[in-house]
Amino acid sequence: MNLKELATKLGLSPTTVSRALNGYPEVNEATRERVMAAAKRHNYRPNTRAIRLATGRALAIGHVIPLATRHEIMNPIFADFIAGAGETYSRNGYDMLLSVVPDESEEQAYRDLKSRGSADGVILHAPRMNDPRIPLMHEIGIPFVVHGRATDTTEPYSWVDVNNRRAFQRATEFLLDLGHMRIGLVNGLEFMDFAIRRRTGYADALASRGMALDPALMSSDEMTEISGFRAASAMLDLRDPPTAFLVASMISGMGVRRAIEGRGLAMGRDVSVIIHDDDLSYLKNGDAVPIFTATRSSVREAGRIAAEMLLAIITQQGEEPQNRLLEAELIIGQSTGPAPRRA
Amino acid sequence: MNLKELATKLGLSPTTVSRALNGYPEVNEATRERVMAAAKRHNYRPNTRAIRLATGRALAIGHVIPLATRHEIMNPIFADFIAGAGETYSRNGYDMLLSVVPDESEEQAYRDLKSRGSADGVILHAPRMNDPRIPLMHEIGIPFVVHGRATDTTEPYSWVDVNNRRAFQRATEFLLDLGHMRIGLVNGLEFMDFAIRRRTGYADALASRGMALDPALMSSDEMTEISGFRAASAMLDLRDPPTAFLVASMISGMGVRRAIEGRGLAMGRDVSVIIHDDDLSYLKNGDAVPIFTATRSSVREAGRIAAEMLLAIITQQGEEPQNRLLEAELIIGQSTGPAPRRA
DNA sequence: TGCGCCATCCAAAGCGGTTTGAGTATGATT
DNA sequence: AATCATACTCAAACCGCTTTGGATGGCGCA
Repeated sequence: MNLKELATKLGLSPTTVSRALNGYPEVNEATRERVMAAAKRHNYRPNTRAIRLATGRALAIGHVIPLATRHEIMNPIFADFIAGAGETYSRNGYDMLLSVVPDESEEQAYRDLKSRGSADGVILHAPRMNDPRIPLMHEIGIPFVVHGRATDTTEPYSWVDVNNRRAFQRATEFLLDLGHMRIGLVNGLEFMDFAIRRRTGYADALASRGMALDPALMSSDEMTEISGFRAASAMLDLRDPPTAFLVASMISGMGVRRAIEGRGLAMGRDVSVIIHDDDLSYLKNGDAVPIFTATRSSVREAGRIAAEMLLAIITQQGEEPQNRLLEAELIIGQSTGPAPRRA
Repeated sequence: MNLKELATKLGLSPTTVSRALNGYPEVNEATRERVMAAAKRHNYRPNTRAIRLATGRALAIGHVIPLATRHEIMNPIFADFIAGAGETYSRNGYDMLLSVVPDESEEQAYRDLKSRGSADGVILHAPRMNDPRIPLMHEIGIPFVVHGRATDTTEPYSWVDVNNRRAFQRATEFLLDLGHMRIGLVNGLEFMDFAIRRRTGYADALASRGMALDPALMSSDEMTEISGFRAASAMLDLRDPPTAFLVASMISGMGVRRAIEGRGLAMGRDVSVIIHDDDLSYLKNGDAVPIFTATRSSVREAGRIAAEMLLAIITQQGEEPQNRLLEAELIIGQSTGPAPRRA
């Protein structure tokens, strides 16, 4: 059932039917209702392909996912971000287009999205320091929003980010207030922007108390259980081990906990742990009482916000870049407590 | 730069240019090369919207993701499946369309995909027993492949699945051979097809050794860390606790480990654990030596296979349903050992 | 020389909508 | 009664590509 057929059935022209359905004013209300009813009755859905061609809009938002043979950093949070963004797209009649491409064709993937006209805008994931994709988007001339920020990028752009620096600064201060003097940082890979900011927050907090950074207490790696375990193990084996850890993710936090408990220590009593919790739907940090004390910020919510921002930019374009800095909550769980007395 | 412009520049008709680029035989080789060169030089990409309208094909595969307010079961494996499938789509010039919709509009989402012509086929995720979506797809008349199977569905359909029953049967037998007499099952939600099959495999193995099922040793819940912890804790607190666990996922396995180690027991010595490992890229089960003994089957690979199968069905349609049963490997790690001697 | 065939190329008709530019009643204005 | 907005409605162009159904010209063959 297409427009023409429907029009014939109604004894109207396609023009009028189209206008009636799309809410144009120059059509009699009685006619409009007749058309609407017929459309519903015959279960008419306009062909998206035709709409797209006629209007020149793609009605779709692109997400390019590099296959990331080396690091799969973004993966765990990706599903939740997508859920939030996708929800918003659906509500607004947009499709979500995912391009999974080999690392080396990432740039071409973005160019194609634009030149083949298959997306009206894109969302950039997992920005790195001075990320080349930002100038690329400007060059290509496609609306975009970054989930995160890119330190050192000078040109303006729209973004949605968590205040990673402040989150880790507050967490560090919280541990310091509990009397912890040696705090280990189990960070993500520090070419990722969020990891840089978290380390800065950690460093700032220590500096403001006049404490020096100890490189032995700072690690940076992928956020897997194993690497959390390794990093924490190494630090706990130091002559002067940390009494607390600041950990970049729930999953590495599990590795840290394993390292702690494997040494017969109790998390929350002998060693305190604070993680960053992306509030992933399938990786809940406990229920009533959180397992881990955490800086929490919902990545799904970030997805919603980023999608809304992008759709706004696309529809009323010509605006200046927007941005939104989300504050993480500091949630107290069972994994923190006062620093143990010196042995 | 569109076809017409390119044709004008070349002094050819759009017809010829189109044919040259699409490899039709009725064009002079010299001309073809000239066209190809010009296309490359001017960086010409055909407009996908126009191709779709003209050919009547969507060149896209749909994945409908219900928002799943209640259970987020599919989420953790989703990212990896998508990566595998998406990779295949890209290689074949197809787009991946994700529709994130509220649970109650799931059916409508599939219907729209078809009637609005935005997808040539769909992949069904996380099938349940007697899943209503399978008859729905037949009714709608859209090519589809199921990732998993739906017990009790009689009509034929195409699927890619892991041999869950055999995997858990083998794992159970392996534990029995190690002398374990009481084996706890920490299963996923048993309205999910894979969970049903796993329980069957577990039950079959016990039955073939003439052992009775003990309901107290069988749990079924979402596959989260917490519920793994809860299920294992409850069983370990029994008067006659299990000496081994069969666990549905890596994540619940972490909860099981926490329950074991929290009781001062050692995993692999006092209590053995076998998990099912989806081989997720961000949740590696150790590296050289796996942490957990596991039945392993790559969900990313399943994504690739399902995508290939679907594309094949779409291009040479009229075929009878295809299917592919993947066998899980049984990987020996550090979490299993002989049953401890009776206290 | 004349004819048919083949290799090339092209004009034009879609695909299914949207949108521009008119056309036609209708009722109000003068 | 003539004029003119106003309210509706429609024919046709268009979006950018594919594809059908010829055209054209060169060549082999009788």
